Amino acid sequence: MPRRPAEQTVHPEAILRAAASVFHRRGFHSATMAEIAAEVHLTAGSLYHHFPSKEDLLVAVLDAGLTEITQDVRAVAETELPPPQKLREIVHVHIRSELDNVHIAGAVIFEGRALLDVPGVRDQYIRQRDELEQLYRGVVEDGIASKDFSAVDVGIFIKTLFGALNWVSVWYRPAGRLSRDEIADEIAGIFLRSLGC
Amino acid sequence: MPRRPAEQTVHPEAILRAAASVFHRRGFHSATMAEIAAEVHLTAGSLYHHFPSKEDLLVAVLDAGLTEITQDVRAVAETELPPPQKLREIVHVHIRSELDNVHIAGAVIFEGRALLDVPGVRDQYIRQRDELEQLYRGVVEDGIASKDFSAVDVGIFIKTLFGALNWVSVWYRPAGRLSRDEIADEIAGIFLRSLGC
DNA sequence: TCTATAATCAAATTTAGATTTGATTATATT
DNA sequence: AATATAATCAAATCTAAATTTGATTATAGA
Repeated sequence: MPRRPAEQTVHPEAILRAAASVFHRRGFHSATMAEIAAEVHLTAGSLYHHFPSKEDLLVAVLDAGLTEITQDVRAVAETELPPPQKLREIVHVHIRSELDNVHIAGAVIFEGRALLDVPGVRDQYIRQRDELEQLYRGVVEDGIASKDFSAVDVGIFIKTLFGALNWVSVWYRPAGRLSRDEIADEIAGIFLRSLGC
Repeated sequence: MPRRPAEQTVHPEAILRAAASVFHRRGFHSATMAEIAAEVHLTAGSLYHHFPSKEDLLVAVLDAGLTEITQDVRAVAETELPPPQKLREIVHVHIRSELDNVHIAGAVIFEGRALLDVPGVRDQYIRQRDELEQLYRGVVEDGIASKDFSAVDVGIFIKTLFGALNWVSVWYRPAGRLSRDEIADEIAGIFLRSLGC
């Protein structure tokens, strides 16, 4: 009979972004439901109408962040670009995605650990994390196989690159000297040169 | 008249290490004084005999970690090695210091942010952080000036290197495929090649 | 041996904050 | 217009910890 979601006064997406922002700024454990609620002009209790718990909020943030960036990276990874251009372009979309949603990305990178003892969540998180890593690994291995890249220890190379990319979310300032794309280009250059390009 | 520190049953250093371990494993805010105390066979209340608060414990950990690594890096930075060898050696001592005290390093990297809103602490932390960054900056700039290194954007290069080095504390496992020094060598190689060496 | 103080503990105190509960208000469908 | 349900709120509950308090125990130095 008669009813229906009341034209979503507050979209879950907005709550998720607010949560990410507070998680990133304060850390998961010191973030309060009241702070998150305030960002979307709600009270703490009202959040429970949309998410069953604070933990579920973080799970949603992690999932959104990892899904988004993996999608973007995959789109490039699946093109036919030669390895050097492909790697450069992947770094670009990675950094763009990271900085477009810097709170979400920051939460994924720094607060994901907070749930590493919740079995179900942990596994899902690690699976998504690995999926992204595999995309990078594929590009680097292809490039080495095709002699576009000089041989390196792929495991260490990937982790080094991830560390560098993740760290951008820590130091990036919108008002900084360089644009996102200039930053991406510089970082891509560092790693491509180290691969002999 | 008669008294004296009762032959330090539990050394403050041991408490500091225990705190770092718990901070690293669980995060500052979800770490409990009881957990930290348990690691040194004390009760939560007893910790207050040695440190005035949980926050002070973190401050002590941050200070110890940053001081230690800065000292180690400075020792190499002040040698007369040519830039390429110097940078390689710095990466080695950095990673050695980081992995010798991985809990302390992890706390510095991931939990320092927890105190970023305590003014006095924040400034001290940032000052030490900058000091370390300056050591790196000096080496890279010297190398570029002497033409040992090709020209790069030094700011981005340093941040990229720091991100990579910090990230080692996340993925390193003592039982892993490579030793600390092999890892350091591989990472140093990546960045040196990107500088044209 | 004696005594002051350090080191410790168990238990009490406090507080912050997640979650629940029981209304109240707004609106989509009939 | 009528009504079921969504969305919200204010206030109550509950709980986990940080910190405090008031002993108790051990020991260095006299």
